[in-house]
Formats: sequence, C-alpha cells, structure tokens
Amino acid sequence: MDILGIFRAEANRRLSNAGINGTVEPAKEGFGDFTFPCFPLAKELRKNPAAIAKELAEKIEPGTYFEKIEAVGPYLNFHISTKKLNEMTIQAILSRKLYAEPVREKIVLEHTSANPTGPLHVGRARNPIIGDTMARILRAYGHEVEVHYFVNDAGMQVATLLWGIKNLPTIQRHEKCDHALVRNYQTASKLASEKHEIEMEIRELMKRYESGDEELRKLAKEKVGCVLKGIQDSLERLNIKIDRFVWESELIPKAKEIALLLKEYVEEEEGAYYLNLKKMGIELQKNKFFLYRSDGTTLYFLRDIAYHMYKGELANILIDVLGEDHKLHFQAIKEVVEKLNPEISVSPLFYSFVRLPEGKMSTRKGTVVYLDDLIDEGKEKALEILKERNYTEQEMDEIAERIATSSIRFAILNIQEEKPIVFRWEKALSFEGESAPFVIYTYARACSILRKSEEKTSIDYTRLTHTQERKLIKLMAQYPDIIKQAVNNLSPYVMAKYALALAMQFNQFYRDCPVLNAEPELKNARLALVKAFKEHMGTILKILGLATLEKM
RNA sequence: GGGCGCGUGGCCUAGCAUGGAUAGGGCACCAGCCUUCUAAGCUGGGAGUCGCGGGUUCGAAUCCCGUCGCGCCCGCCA
Repeated sequence: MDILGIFRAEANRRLSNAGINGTVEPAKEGFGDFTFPCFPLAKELRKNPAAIAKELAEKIEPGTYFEKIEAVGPYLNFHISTKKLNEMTIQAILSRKLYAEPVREKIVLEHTSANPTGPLHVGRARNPIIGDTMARILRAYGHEVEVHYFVNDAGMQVATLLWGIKNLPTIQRHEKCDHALVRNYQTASKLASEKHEIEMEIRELMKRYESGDEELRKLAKEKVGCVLKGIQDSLERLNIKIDRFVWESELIPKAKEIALLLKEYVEEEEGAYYLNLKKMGIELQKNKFFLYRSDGTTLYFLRDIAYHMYKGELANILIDVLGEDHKLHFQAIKEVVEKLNPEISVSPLFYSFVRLPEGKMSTRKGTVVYLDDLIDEGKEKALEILKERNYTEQEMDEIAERIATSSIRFAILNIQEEKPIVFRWEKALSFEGESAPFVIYTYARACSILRKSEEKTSIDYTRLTHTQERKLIKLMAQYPDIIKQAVNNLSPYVMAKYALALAMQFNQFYRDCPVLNAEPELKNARLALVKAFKEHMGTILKILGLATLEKM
C-alpha cells in the first residue's frame, strides 16, 4: 500500500478539479508535503506566478486529506493531514501492508562469479554485496529471484591453477583451500608469463581438460570445488547465499550447439573463429568476438552466451552484476542473447572498481586485501568495544562478527555503484557516523524501549503531533517510493541512504520525545510509533543484509 | 586515438533520470551534552567559484556543446 501515493493522487485530483493541467511534486522540507510550482502557468495565463498560487489557494478546499493548502510565493503547498497520515502509516506497518507489492516476475540474478583461483579480495567484494542486496530488494518488492554464481572452471586461469597444483608443492597451513591454493596459482601465473614452454603446457592442459580428460576433470572438480567452498564460506559470513552454482565446463556442449546456430555470422581467422556482430546487424565499439581458439577450445564469450541462454530457460528477466571492465562484453552478450531469444531481457548492474591507495588489486600479482582478513580485523575492533559491556564470551563473539560483516556491507552499499572506491581500512570498518552500527543502533534503542513497556491496544493517533514524530512517520510512509526507485534503477545504494535517513530521524525523535515517561495516552501512541519503527527498520536492515541486533 | 563512466568544503559522500524556494550528510577539527527510554548517540561552530569555459531558460550542481583530469574497455584473458 502506497500511502503517500494516495495523498498525492488526492492533491492531483484537487488541481484537476480547479481546472489545472499539472501534477504536484514532493515539497522541500518546511514547505508542506507536496508542492505545485506555478512558474509554467505564468506564461500561459500572463499573470505572475505568486498571484496564480494565491488564487488557487483560495479556490481549492483541503477536505479531510489535507490540513491546509496555501500559497507561499509562487508555490502552492499542500500539507497532509497529520492524523490521517499517522494512523494509516502506523497501521499499515504493523499489519505489514506497507510491503510486498504483488509483482512476482521470475528473475535470475547473477553475481560474484569470481574465478575460483583464490580467496575473495575486497575489490571483488563489491560484487556480492551489491548483488545480494539487489536480490533482497527485488524479493521484497515481490519478485521471485534465483541467485546464480557462474563458476569459471573452463578458462585459462583454471588451467593455470591446475598446472600449479600438479607441478608445485602446496603448502597447506591451517587455512581454507582458497588461501592455500592461491599461492600455487600465483606462482604458476608468474612462471607462465616468464617461460613460454610453461605457458604451452598450460594451454595443453586446457585442451585436455576441455576434451574431457578424466584425470583432469577429477582434479578440477576436487580442487576448484575446494576453492569455491572457501569463497562460499566467505560469502556466508557476509550473509550471502547463492541459490545455484552453474559450472562453465558443463555448458561446453551447449556452447558448441549455439555456435552452430550462429554459424552464418561466424568467420575464420588463422584457424580461430569469431562472431561478426556487424553481420548480425549489431554495431558496437568492437564487432569481432572470438568464439573458438585455433586449437579448437571454446572462449568465454561463447560460453557466456550459452550460460545466458540457459538462464533464459529459467526466467525471462536476467540481471548481471558486473564490474565496469565487462561493459563491452556485456553489450555484446545482451545483443546476441536477445536476438537469439527475444523473450529474454538482460540488464546489467555495473559497479566501479575498488582500488587500494597504491593502485589496482590483482590476485595474480598478490596485491590484495583478502575479504576474510578484513572481516577478522573488523571483528577484533568490535570486540574491543564490546569488552567494556556486559556480555558472555559467546554473545560477544556473535555480535562482533555481525557488526564487522554488517559494517563492511554498509560501507560498500553507501556509495553509488558507479563511483570508484579507494579502499581504506578505517573507512571500511568505521563504526560511527554513516555506518552499519549507527543504523543498527537505532534499532537496538527502539527494542530497548519496547522491552521496558507493555503492549497496549487502544491508540489515539491524534496525540502524535510533535514535529519529530510526524517527520519519522512520513519518512516511513515513503518506503514504497524508495523501493520502487531501487528496483527501477537497479540500485541498492538507494536503500542504504534510506536506512541512514530513518536512523537519523529516529535519533531526533528519541532526543525530543520521551516515550516511557510521557503521560499515559501519549505514551501509548508513542509506543505504537516505536513499535512501527522497530518493525520497519527491521525490514530495511534485512533488505540490506545487515544484522538486526536487539542489544548492542 | 575511439567508446563508456566518474569529477561537489582538508578527506569521503547525497542531490543530476523528471531544472525551481537556504547545495544535504559523514570523517577530521573546535566548543558543549550521560543521577531521565543504550553516548556505536545528540547539540553548536568554522570550512563550498558544485573540475573549467560557453549555451538554453524567468531559473542550471541538474539539460546541451566544448575542454581538462582520473578510471575502465578496445585480447585466440575472463
């Protein structure tokens, strides 16, 4: 239920009844709830806009939906009835009617798909955090979402990893596979770039692997699987769950079928084959996309088309969360896939890279900060703070882990996806200001108030007249607009900003409006508001994948 | 060279799609607030030519053109 939408429609109806062809806009703070700027009418009516606003204000009746409709300079400002807004919003939240529109489209959302050659580093971490949050937003909006991870076990870097495992000693300390085996990968990769014959050996492995060599398949399944398990464990710490892992090697037969389907657009160059997009009527920056190497093995572009066609069998709407380096690749994939199956629509959610102050992160070069290390560091920091409070050892550990992972999630989500991030430890693990603990803290404060009170049944919503109460309620009523915006723009950060706004406003309310010490009628009404806030903030925290801590 | 993205106080960031009423936050800094619902909080303060130059408009951080800086891509890597 879109409560503000109801009021907006009422305002527009009044304008139209007054013979005005136009609609209201949200007003700036201090100028009511909606506004109608009269500038555009000025030309038409040959009157000054302020005079027009004044006339309209006299003509239009506020009715029960509005407290007043007044002219302020050239603007016609609409003030929503506080009583009606309070009652509708709080009741909607408490009966959970503010949420879940009945949309229910099936969507496959792919995120992360990091090469299984080593642990996730913080550069990569932007992908799963954005992707997972986007999936949560889509679900909250009412869609049915299946989250995918495309496991690249068929590319050159996996052949490099396998070569490293076969030819180099694996030094297994007390650590996960991803951390242990990445050293083999790094060394192998270094050797390959230095010695041509090693590169040739890796290419040979690649060929054997793709042609279905039993020994290699077994080795890959085991080792890549183990690295992947390490990645999956890191994701789980961040509260991220993948619904389906799709292994690239298993799509090779399908990829070859698709190549045949496209054969009239395929051309040969020195034994290798590429797709000529121009021939398909597609004009991009680059039109030559290679499908097969000259040794007959498939390339990522072809396999990715096959994967998207496969996803298209599961759902018509596909969303890919991708780094900015994939823009051209994605454009080509989208064009080809949508041409092959016009039922499918593929949309990207691009994000910019996370860099270190010294420059780019690279697993191959080892210039990385691993996600696991970042989480551990954050946990230590949280424990420092928690030591001064009364918690059992186990509680402390649990809360610290959730504070650390929530903070990392929020630090990523609080920046517009297409802006570059320079990674700084202190920023990623900040516990104050615009941070996860700040947001979660308001939730815990609300919980604390509710713990110390009893449930009341009859509530007089007219008692909530304080400006902070009204602001908080209106902000909550804005939720349907916010989630719609996040969905339409495929932009999780919209939701992070909303969480911050809610938290800040609750703190204002908390400061100015005592709840437990208020006189009985007011206390009951405020308790209902706090309850609604707790429910609402809880919903938002879950959408962001953050911890909902009742105590902290 | 071409394509795409980003450029807002010392640092980070919102607003740009749908142009409007004092450019909103955070960090850091300075001064305050815990015998009253959790101080991971709150209040106040200083600090801004919205990269630069044109244009459109009654009005531009927002739209258009140009320009500079940074990032990414332009591979028989993914």
